[in-house]
Amino acid sequence: MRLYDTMTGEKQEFTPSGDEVTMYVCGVTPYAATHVGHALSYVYFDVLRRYLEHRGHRVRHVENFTDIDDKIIERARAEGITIEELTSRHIQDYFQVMDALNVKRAYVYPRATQEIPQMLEIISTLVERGYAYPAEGDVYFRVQKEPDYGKLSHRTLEGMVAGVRVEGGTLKEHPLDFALWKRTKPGEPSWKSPWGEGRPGWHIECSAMALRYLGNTVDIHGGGQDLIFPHHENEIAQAEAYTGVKPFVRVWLHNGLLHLGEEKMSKSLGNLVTVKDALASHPPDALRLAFLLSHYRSPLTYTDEGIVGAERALERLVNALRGDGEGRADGGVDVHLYRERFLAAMDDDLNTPQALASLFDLAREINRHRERGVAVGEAQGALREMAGVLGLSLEEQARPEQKDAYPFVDLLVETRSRLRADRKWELADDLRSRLEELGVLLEDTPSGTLWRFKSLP
RNA sequence: GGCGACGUGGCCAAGUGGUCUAAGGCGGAGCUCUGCAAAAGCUCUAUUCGGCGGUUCGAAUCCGCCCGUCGCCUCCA
Repeated sequence: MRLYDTMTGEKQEFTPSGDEVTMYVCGVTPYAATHVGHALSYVYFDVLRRYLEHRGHRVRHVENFTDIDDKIIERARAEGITIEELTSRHIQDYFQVMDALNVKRAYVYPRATQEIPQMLEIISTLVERGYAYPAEGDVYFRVQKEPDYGKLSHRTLEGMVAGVRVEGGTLKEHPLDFALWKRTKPGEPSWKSPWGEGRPGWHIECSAMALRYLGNTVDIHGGGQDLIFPHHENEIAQAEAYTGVKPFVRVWLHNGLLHLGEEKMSKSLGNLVTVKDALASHPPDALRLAFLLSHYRSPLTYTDEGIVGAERALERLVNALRGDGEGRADGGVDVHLYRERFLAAMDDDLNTPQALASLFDLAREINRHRERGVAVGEAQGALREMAGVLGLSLEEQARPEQKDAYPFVDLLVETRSRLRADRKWELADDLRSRLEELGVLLEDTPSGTLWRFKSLP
């Protein structure tokens, strides 16, 4: 398949270097609730993983938690709790909503605070080799020592110095040098190091974890576009300087950012919608579909209308799977055609909008054939399978509390069927509209009345 | 200021030199089916791709300029 690599700026043929695909995805800094921007990113990488697996690859997928940084310390202090309490709460939230969104779990979720020895080992080596220097308990990476610094984000040191804010009283040799290790401040969590008590800088944990769990060269490394600089640029510098192996990463993948209004959604701007809130009013499949309806590299604006539109679109797919699929064997759907279109789209830099277009066309074809009494079981199976590659369950998703109402709704529907049999249309129609007001949709079909819960507003 | 991305129908969104008078979704209109609805199906809903020039036999797709929006350069998926 072809993937767009941020480093080269073009799509290139991707083949794993070994038996399995190694994939590192930058995880969250767990100091606030998981928001829908995170959801978008992890859904896309989940689809990539599912697709690679669908293509027969094993995927060794690692995702970190950066559970120590300024914001975490700040927030924990503000809330009067320990950083462990804060981060474990948000990590729990993260898993809960990602599970709800049907995002497959990674094989490992290393946490920065548990990888300190690896980081110290890297930092020490960098210092020994002259790639880093200690300064009053801090350790900085010497960007001028790395000639290709800026290769990922396509910047030059000169170009960046122009726009950089020069901090007063800095210990840095160069304004773009970045901290690998920060000396401790009173009241902050810290670890012992050759340079005194301190804690890791922001970028080092990802290099350390990727190298430890995936080796010196990782097939795929991904994250949001906002991580390209400085985070990923710095990861490359550290990792390549430490291992001497280039490239650290074979393909860099970055998803477009989710906007709310005119700006990107972010924790620091505070303009966010949490995944929990989104899932309170929309089914997980709808959220997922809303993301996949746009290409992963494009920015997308989060709107309620957008999700509602996806919800309707989802119903189309779900409805196409109704029935037992049986019928005349002749003149069935040419499933092969749709599979080919799906694969071709996915092979082309994970073009999910186009892949979905083939699924919608397939759904229409299924409905058309089914209406004529032709067997559509195979086509339905294919639709379900391809949707599964996109992580869409296509199940009617009732909430647990709704399940309790099943027998009662069944009873009402049955009663209404009797009224209809007696041609008591007025009563039957009234019952139907009253049920709709309560969130239950009825459909009378030749084979009986179907009902389902309306997804909540 | 530097670097980068983007601007396609009412809305969302693919397409990046000819098969494009432009996929798909949502919305809207009409029809079919239905006791009525719903679902589904059919038909219609951009001769046009921010604007202006240029390259080419041919451009939404390449080049230049302009206008507009966004991102990164500070924490961020």
